[in-house]
Amino acid sequence: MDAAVALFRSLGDPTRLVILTRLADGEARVVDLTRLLELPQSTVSSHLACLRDCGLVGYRPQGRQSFYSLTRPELLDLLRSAERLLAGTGEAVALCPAHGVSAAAS
Amino acid sequence: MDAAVALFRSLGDPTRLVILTRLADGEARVVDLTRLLELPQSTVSSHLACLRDCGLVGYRPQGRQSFYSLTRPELLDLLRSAERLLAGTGEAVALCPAHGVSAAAS
DNA sequence: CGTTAACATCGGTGAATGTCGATGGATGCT
DNA sequence: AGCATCCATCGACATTCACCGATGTTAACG
Repeated sequence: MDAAVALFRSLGDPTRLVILTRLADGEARVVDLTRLLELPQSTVSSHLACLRDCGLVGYRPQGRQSFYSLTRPELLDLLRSAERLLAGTGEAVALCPAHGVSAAAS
Repeated sequence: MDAAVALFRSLGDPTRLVILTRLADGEARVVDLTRLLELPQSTVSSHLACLRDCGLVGYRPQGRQSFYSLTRPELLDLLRSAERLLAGTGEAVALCPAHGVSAAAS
């Protein structure tokens, strides 16, 4: 149960979610993710450390670069289940006023 | 994508997760959840408002009480997927130092 | 009609957490 | 050797968010 909370909490961040979906397509280096996310490298590394501690991703150091990849194929099933659920609710819905309202400054 | 973040964020709270698993077994009133969680009623109502806004639960007012229930059967599939994933990682794993360490003072 | 019970909402408070810049280490290239 | 690139970690800052008490509303009961 505590583990489930930690899992969902890890998934409940836009940066980490993008990282995971990217990794679902294959290995990636930190630099690749940095360019994809357009975020400072320290931020990306921080999130990768979180995902690593959670056991969701692993990395294979090669030279001075690290190739990250998913360790749990089941994660894809989980994401698919989430997609199915959201398809039901409709995209407009699943935004608590508490959660989605704040950063909307785009 | 934003919707997925909001969804996982809603699930990434112990109180809400307990509420949802309880509701998976059938309707429940606020008072029932309050007793189950041993939390003030205002806290429980707050979480229910969040879940309601997210479209995950609905409620059926009857008299002065409200019966809450799940609106999305797909949620059960999602939780099952999470369980399968966690069975793979082992319970010891999915605790980021950032997340699990803090509240350990039981 | 007064009282009790169930519920939602509203500020305030404190902790948790994402972001960032700076630093340091290790590797590869010229 | 010297330098540039890739990466992990640390400390500080600002925001977010869960918790709580108090208040007001509605409904059941005497």
